[in-house]
Amino acid sequence: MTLMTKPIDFTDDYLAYLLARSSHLVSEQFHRQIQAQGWSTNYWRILASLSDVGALTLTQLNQRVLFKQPTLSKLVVKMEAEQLLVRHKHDADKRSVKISISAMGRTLVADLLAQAKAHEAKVLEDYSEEQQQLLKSMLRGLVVHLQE
Amino acid sequence: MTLMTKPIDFTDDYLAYLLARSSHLVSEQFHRQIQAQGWSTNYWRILASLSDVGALTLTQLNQRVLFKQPTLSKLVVKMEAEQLLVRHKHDADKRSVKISISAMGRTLVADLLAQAKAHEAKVLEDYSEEQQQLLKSMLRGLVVHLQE
DNA sequence: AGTAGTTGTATTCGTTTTCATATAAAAAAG
DNA sequence: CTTTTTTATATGAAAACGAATACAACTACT
Repeated sequence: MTLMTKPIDFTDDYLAYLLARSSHLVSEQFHRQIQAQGWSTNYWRILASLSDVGALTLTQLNQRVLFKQPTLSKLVVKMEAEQLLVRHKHDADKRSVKISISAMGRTLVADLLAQAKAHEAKVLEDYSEEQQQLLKSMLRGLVVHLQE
Repeated sequence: MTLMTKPIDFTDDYLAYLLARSSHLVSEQFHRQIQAQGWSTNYWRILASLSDVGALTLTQLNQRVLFKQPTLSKLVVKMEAEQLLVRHKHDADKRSVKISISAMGRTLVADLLAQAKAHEAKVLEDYSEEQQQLLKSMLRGLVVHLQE
């Protein structure tokens, strides 16, 4: 199992495409797995993002889930009705809405997180621990770099 | 400029998220740039994919652009009407449609390709040549690995 | 304070996307 | 050869999306 390969044509040497393609390939199977259980991938992204933290404003959450603002705005209202999360007024700024995961949401996401980890382990099973860490580390570096 | 970073929470150590996030960040500016010129990112992806090769069937093209089949099917009809590409019957298999870029499409994509390269250079300007190659090489390896 | 500009979220409405399915052709099975 | 199954693309109805905008609250000036 080698990490090294050579480019062939434009797309093979174009970072944006390599990222889009690998992202797509990594996520696609897992998304099908989630959908087979009746959950949308948007729900998964939102809940996973909320599971890490206390409470986020809509804008903050949106920076994590990478949707368009109107999309998230609607989803979050829907998910509150389904008791997967809670929307509360932000005391300091009356415009903004703070969002936090609910108990029910936490139960669901715990299950999905376990599945996600299992899926990732399978995806990376042929990579050594060092290779896995190098890959992830480089991507984290890229993200940090691009956010300034 | 270092490539190495440490994970903090789940998403920071989850490959699918790191890929989605970095992909999003890398593409977002460039997509805005394209849209400012009146072109959709879908057109860009399709034309860039076709520019590399002679002719592809719809299915083959779809594997590159990562859309859903009905989406590409409709886009391609529209783009043929706009003379950006040509759809021809595949002789060997009468079900399939071969798609190739037109002269007008080639003119447009040449311009966009140049912009894409310039944008990528800017994104990676703080990385050494070795780091750039390592990053791309690892992503190519991942893509190959995931496609079996 | 009063005004102008900015920011955070919601909503509307036209467009795009997609699920499900249809159709037609090729391949496999019988 | 039929018949069945699989594969390639198209299409239509329904859902999702997103650009533009509205609105309300905050910030910065004067």
